[in-house]
Amino acid sequence: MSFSVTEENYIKAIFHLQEDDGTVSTNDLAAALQTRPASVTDMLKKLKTKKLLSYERYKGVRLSAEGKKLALGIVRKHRLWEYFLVDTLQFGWDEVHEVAEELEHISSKKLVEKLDAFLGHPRFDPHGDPIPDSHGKMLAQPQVNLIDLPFNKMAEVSGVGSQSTELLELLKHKNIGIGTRLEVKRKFGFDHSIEIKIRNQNPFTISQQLAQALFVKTL
Amino acid sequence: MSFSVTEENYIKAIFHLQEDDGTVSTNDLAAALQTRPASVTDMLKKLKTKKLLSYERYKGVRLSAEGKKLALGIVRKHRLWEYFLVDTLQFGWDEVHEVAEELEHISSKKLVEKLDAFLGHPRFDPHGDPIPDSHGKMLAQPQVNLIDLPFNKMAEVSGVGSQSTELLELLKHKNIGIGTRLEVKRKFGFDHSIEIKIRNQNPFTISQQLAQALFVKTL
DNA sequence: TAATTTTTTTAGATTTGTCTAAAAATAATT
DNA sequence: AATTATTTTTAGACAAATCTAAAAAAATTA
Repeated sequence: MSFSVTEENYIKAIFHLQEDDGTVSTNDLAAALQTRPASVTDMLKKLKTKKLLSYERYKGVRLSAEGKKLALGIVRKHRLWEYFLVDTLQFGWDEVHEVAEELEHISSKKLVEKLDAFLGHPRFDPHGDPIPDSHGKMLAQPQVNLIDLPFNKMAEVSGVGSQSTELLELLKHKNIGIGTRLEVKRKFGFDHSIEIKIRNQNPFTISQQLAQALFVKTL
Repeated sequence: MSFSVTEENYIKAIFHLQEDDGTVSTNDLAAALQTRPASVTDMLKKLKTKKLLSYERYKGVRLSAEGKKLALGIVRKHRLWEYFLVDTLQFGWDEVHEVAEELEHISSKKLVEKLDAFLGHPRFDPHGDPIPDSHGKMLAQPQVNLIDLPFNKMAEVSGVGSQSTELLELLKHKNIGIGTRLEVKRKFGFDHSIEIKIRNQNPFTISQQLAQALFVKTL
C-alpha cells in the first residue's frame, strides 16, 4: 500500500508527538501540522480505516504497529537524506531540514537502501538523531556536545568534559547540573557564545569554553 | 512562483512533445500523461493564466519563454538525478527513470546546484541525453553506441566504427546505412545480440559485434 | 461541397484535503 | 454540582485535479 505526502506527514507528526506509547491530541496535531483541528479529525478517520492508527473520538490517537513502521521508514529517509546533504553535498547542518522534508517522501525502497550503503550505513544524522535501520531499529541517542545542539531542541545535560573544580564552580553558579533541561536559543558568531534557556528562567548566555565542556542528550 | 507536481508534469510533457516550436495537440498530451482530453483542456486554461504557455481553443498549445525555462529546469533535475543514481549509487541505467520522475520535483535550487557540482557538471545523462546547464543551455546530442541505446527510443544511424568492406557488406545486406531510423526492442543476454526495428520492416536481430560498430543519435 | 469522422471543448459530477461556523463532549473552575 | 471554558467533532462549503457524457469545432472523405 502507498500513501499520499499528506498522509505520511500526519503519521510522522503523530510519531514525533507520541512519546513511547502515549496518546496525541487533535489540537497538538493541528498545531504541529499548521492546520485546523477539524481537518485533523477528518484525516484521523481516514487513517483509521487504513489501519495506521487507533482512534476513538474525543480520546486522542495512537499509532498502530503498522503506523509506527511507516513512521520509522519516513524518519529513516529523512535522516539519511540529511546525512547525505551535509556529508556528501556540503550543506550546512542548519539548512537541510526543509529539503529533507521533501526528499523523505520519495518512495523507492531501492533508493533508500542504495543511499544507505553509499553513505556507509550511518547511525546518526548531522543533528545527532539516530537513523532507524531497514528494520526500524535505532540506537539510543548518544551524547552531543552542547555546541552542536540545534536551536529549540530540548535536551538534558548528561555529562561534563572535565572534572576541574573551576568548571564545577561555574556550573554551580549558573545552576546547571546533570539532568538540567535546556534548549539553545541563539548562537553568536563573534565569540561563539550561545544563549540557552532553562525552564522557568530567563535566557542567558554561556561562553564557548563552557558550552564545549557540556554534553547533552536530546529528548 | 511555484508549481504543483501535476502542473510541472504537463509542462514537461509539452516540452518533450513540442519539437522546436511546433504545436502540441490535446489528444497527444492526454495520451502522454495517461489522462483524458477533457482534463487536459482544463489544465491548459489554468497554465495559460499562469503565462507558461500560449493556447487558443482548438488551436493546440505551445510553451512560452517562461514555460520553456521551467521545462528545462525540470529536465535538468531529472537528468542530473539519473546521472547520480547510475554513477554514484550504482543503479542500472534501465531502472532509474521512475525514481528520477519523483526526484525531479524536489524544489530546492541549492540542492540542484550542489548536486551538479558534486557530480562534476556532467553534460550527458546515462541515456546519452544532454543535461541543460543552470541557464537552460544544453549541448547537441552526441553519438551513442547502438549497444547502449535504450529500448523503444527512436534513433538515427550516424556513424560506423570501422570502414572495413566486410562491415559495409553486412550493412548493405541488412539494409542499414547512415540516416536509417531504428529502435531497440530486445536485448539477449546469452550472446548480447539485440533485436531492432526499422520502420515498415519486421524486427530482426543483429550480433553484438555489429551493434558495437554502429553509432546512433537519438531523435 | 456535403456528409462523416475525429478532435476538442463544455457542463456537471467526484475525490482529496482543506476550511468556517456551530454543536457536542470533556475538562476546569467556582 | 453547576457553570464556564476548552477541546473535539459534525455539517456544509471550497479548490484542485480528475472524470463521463454530450455538444461544438475542425478535419477528412465521398
